[in-house]
Amino acid sequence: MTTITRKRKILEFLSQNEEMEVTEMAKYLEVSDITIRRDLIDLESKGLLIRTHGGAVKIDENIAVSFQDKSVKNAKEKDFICQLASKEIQEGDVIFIDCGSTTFELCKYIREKKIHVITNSLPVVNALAHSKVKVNLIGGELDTERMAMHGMMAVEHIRKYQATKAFIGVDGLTTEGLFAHSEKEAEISLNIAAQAAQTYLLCDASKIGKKSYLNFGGIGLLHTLITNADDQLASPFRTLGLPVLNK
Amino acid sequence: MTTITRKRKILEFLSQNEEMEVTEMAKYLEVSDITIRRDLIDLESKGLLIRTHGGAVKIDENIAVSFQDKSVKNAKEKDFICQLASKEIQEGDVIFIDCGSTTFELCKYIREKKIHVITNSLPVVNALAHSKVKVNLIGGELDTERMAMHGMMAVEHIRKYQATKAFIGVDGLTTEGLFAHSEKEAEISLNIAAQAAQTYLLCDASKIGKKSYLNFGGIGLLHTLITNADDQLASPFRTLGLPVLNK
DNA sequence: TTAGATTTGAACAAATATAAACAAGAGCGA
DNA sequence: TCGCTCTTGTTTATATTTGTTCAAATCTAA
Repeated sequence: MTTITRKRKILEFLSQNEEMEVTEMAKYLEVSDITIRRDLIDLESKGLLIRTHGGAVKIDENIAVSFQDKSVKNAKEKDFICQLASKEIQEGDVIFIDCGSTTFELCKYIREKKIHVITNSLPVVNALAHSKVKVNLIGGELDTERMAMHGMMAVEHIRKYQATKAFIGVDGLTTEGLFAHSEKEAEISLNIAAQAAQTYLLCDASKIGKKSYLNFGGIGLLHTLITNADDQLASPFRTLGLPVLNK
Repeated sequence: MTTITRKRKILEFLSQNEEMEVTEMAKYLEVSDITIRRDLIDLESKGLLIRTHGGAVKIDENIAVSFQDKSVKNAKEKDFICQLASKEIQEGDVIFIDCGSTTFELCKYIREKKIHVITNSLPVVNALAHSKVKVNLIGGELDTERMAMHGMMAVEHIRKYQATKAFIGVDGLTTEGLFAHSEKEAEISLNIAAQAAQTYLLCDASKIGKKSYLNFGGIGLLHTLITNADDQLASPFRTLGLPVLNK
């Protein structure tokens, strides 16, 4: 059987079943586990399925959007970044957490810390609601798409707080500065940064070098960049005097 | 079965049921309790459900765990009250909705109205998030028990808004006034009432005649009482000049 | 409130899955 | 045939998942 036929069979199986297991599929197609695994790596890179530990699941539009794409895709990178970030947080800190999928992942690493979190993100509030963290929510208009608070009232509210650290996200980062795809988001991020003693940018490697439509601030805004990017990718920022945490 | 499939099944179950129990789910999915618990920890960290002692509850409509038992109690009465209340709301209104199990029920009757809702209650925000209603959330400290915003900042925030109508709840109501079991709740209710042209009290019959520890205002605060109580129970309030809607 | 039952989290151990590096074999063109 | 690439499988080390045990926390009912 050719490679392509085998991959086709895997996809065919997945179109009729929710999931498949590596070992089962290996037995069925009479090849070794590693071969199936390599097929899955390839098929996943083409966006035709989602790998899991032990197998793969089909892309299901309903769940894929809310669950897979946002939370699990790039999960490793985000996890890594958030673990680094969480080490920067000490007991007693008052921290801002911006809305966004990367910053959201930070929640799971700080649930047990005795700190104060101020955020405009409802998912963050939910994630921290029954933890040891004290939560303050920024008021204002609800942006239902991001489930976050925005607008004039929100900005005004942010300005009343003073935090030790802020954790923000972006859509793109170059040596020219920070990029967002929405003005409202940028406004919140800027104000959060202004009210914190130290501002950390959480940014995975895929966003470095990427420009989005709005450049909303220079990298002078930041105190530290936390990323999974390697030293080579990080060096331009270090050269500009921005400390980079990447290991 | 792979990990992700199992988690999907849990979410699927929760989408069709209000809640789930760890031991039941473990039996059903043929894994140990601790595995389910670990799944729940993960899903909770992603904001997809909320863990409870013994299981989990779904997140979209019933975000507030503490409402679970309350909202079932007297549900019919509350429904009746909220239907009456919803008839008082016209297109273009800007309304305050207080936190509380009774006021929460109001949400389902106003989803299709083109109005503006200002609230300090997260369950209300979630219930209205993807409806025709525009939502403003009051910022401040999170009270995790009620999933509502409280505190100085919240009060300050409320004072910046001006609404046409306010819908508040209480723990007890007598001709002597309104009773709450928490100072913080009372503070919010008072301020909401002060910023609205008209204040409606939603109060089921079981609370009439009941005193709780804090009397936080006279009935002069109110413009209308909406209740399921019969005319006999309502008459003392009518005598004092308070309009009562009960049919 | 207190006592008893249940649920939970932490630490450990075992089973399983994965990645990386290397080796073997097939196919193919010169 | 040789030399090359591509695919596949093996080995080994690492990572992940799962279940067990037990102490602590939490709930419930009197």
